[in-house]
Amino acid sequence: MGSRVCTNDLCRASSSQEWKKGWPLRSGEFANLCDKCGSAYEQLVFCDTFHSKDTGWRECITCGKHLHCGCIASSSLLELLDSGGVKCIGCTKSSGLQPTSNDENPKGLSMSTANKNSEKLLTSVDKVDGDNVTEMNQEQLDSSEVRNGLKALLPSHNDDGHGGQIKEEDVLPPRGEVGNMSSTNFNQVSIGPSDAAKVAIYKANMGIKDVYESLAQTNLTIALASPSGNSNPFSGAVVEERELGKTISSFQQVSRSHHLLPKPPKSILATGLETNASMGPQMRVARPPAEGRLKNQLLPRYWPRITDQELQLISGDSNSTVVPLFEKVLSASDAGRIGRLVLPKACAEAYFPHISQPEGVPLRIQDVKGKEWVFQFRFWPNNNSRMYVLEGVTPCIQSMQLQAGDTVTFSRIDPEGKLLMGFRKASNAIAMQSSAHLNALSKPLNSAGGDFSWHIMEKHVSDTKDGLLLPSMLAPERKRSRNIGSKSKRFLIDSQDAMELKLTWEEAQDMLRPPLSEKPSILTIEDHEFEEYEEPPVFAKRSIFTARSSGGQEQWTQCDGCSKWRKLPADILLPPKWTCPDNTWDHSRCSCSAPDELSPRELEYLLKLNKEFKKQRMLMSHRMVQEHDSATLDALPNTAVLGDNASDPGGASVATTTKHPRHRPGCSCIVCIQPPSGKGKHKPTCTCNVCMTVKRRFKTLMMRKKKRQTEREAEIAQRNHYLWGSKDEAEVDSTITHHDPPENKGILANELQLRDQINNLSHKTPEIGKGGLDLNSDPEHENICIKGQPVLISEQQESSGSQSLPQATTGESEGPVHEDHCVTPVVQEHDSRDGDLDNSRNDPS
DNA sequence: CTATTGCATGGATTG
DNA sequence: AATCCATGCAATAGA
Repeated sequence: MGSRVCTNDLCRASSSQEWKKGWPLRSGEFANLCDKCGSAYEQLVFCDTFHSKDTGWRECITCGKHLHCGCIASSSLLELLDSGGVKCIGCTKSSGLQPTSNDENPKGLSMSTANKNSEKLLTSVDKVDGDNVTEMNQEQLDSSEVRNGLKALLPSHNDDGHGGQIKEEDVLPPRGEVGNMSSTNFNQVSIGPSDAAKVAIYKANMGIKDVYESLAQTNLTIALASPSGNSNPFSGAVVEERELGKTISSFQQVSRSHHLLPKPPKSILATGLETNASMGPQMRVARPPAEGRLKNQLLPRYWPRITDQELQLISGDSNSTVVPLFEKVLSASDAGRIGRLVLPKACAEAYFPHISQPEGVPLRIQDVKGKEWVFQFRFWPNNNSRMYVLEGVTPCIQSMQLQAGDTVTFSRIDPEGKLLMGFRKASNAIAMQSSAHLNALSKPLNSAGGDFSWHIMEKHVSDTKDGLLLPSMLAPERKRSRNIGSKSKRFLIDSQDAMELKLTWEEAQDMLRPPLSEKPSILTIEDHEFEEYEEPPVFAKRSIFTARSSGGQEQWTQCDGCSKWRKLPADILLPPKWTCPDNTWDHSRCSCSAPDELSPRELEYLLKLNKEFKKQRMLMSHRMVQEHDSATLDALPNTAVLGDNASDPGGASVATTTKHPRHRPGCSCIVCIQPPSGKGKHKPTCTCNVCMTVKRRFKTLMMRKKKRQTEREAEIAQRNHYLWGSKDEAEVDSTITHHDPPENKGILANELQLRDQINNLSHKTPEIGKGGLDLNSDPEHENICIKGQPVLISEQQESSGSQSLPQATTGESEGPVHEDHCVTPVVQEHDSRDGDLDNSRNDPS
């Protein structure tokens, strides 16, 4: 044991005091006990700088005081980490500065796995002698488990002349990427090198399987040597030095520079923390590349975001190690027919062979299916610089069915050094946040894996199954970006965001209300009357509309102060912020102290129904979009080939290029340039390939459409209605209705009425609405059917004459809480804030 | 006429 | 300000 000083004011045990392991503080973490006073000190995060003394930060469990790091004079330079533990600010800073020396040291050790070519490791502990590893760490290293892990990770660790020393190689990534770290990385790496016990804690907390034990140990090993005292999840990132031995990870530099940042943006940090807390094993994370290039820093956007599982799948059971190198989101140019994939300069220079001639060299790259492609790796002189491209990628891109926005990943299989190309479809992207949330809810299955090369067991790449090779299929994925503009990155948005935005817009239509105290002027344009307001529409607070047997309608909304649900008249417009005192309609509940009108169960049911409704609505919306697409596509053959017999003249006028599969705006192919009217080069009788294809496709679409319609009818016919009771109204049943194409209305109405009658007789099936069916509901709004008296509730309380269909919440057995009450969630919701009610927005359905 | 190639341009990003 | 890189486009090659 090294010298330690008990900071217990009443103790002051000298450094000679023997310290012993105490009891677990948390799962798997042991306190150190002072022999003299018995004080227990929780080992927290060590600061970055290790000295010959055990100078890690500790916090006294009893008094909360912190032992200060030996490298600084005062514990005032202590930063409490949100994720727990403390960080020595001073050390962090010094650590951030120190590594420069290593940059110049080609012998700097890099983290590696089985890469024979690589010198071994580790992270950002100061350059120290063997003894310089803190005693605590040494102690940790002494454990066979840790040692084994270390050995496994660094087979030649002791043979490289470093005698087990841990050399520094700062691999701190930008903090901004914290949120992209996998839980594993974050948890096991970020906890810092200082704390072996924490690994156990996190392992326990994160539910890491035993199967990952060794990897966890590996991480531990990394952690032991990685910069400590830093919550940065990348601190354990592995940097594998290139074979040339001349390069130091550029990421070190990246990380260093960022490391010096006083503090990450809160949001980012929060993301990281959130990630830390909740991310599952397959969180798509940005891994600082395993290798770097001197002086050049690889932008985090190119960091490979590959999950451990994916890596494992890629490498199979082979003894090979898959080293994720980088990835790139395909631009339109990349995915276009030109067949040139622009490579990020830094990546190209770091990971691909050095080329001195613009012609470059052929490069063999194996795809995830095991197929080997040969691309021309070359560059163009550009602005006194170079622009690297991979030429001839079209076949490969096509075989992977990639398009702009998708991502190609490049990895290397060591020790063979073979390049591996993977891909990830943008369509599979899932928002990080969502994933994190999901993972927070689901049991985390952690895979180990840090930012280092993954050592994997026997199997060959080519053995992996295609499906499994789709990285994005495997795990919740980090958000991918895609270009929605032609060029400007300013318009880069996440596909998920795009979806969300779209949905939000759609939902916004329900949320927007005419401005209060505003009377519209009526404007007539082409015989259509429009209400024109001087003021922009306003957002209303979200509410859920219900109806009761009496025929009255009401809306339920939640107080922004106390979160209690209050019943309000249906016809009022709520401000975005609404609290109980605003409840002028019910004086008994105009205070937050008034009890909730809904029992938890009622509320739960209401929300559930509402959620269901939103889901259905989303589904309908998607179907409508699909049908619109179909109609649009239909329009082409309808007009161009089959003449003007198209049933939907309106929809037939927009055969846009974007609707054509695999073609993009601007595409000049014969199909895409064809005028929407169909009066282009092709006559209705034309039998060229294009026209035949279009005809065939049209047929298929029509068949699908018909099938869908049939299915929907069948599905709807099977739906049940839910009843929901109210406290103050007896024997009221309602059912959610929802919208469906008019052609279904009659049939379904009959079916449902019949069903309702049957259910009325039974009085035992609360999930089935007894009420009649509203045939006059606005498809854009939710309807409520009240027993025997369909009631429509829409935003404007109008009967638009449009069709509606009973909305079946699935036949779950949850009956009404009160049979004498009938409220049904309505389509309408105002306010897009998050919460349960919003969950369905992201529902894939 | 179309496809390919090589370079130039300029918006985006970074330091 | 420097650099990157997505894309446009002219020149060239090929069908």
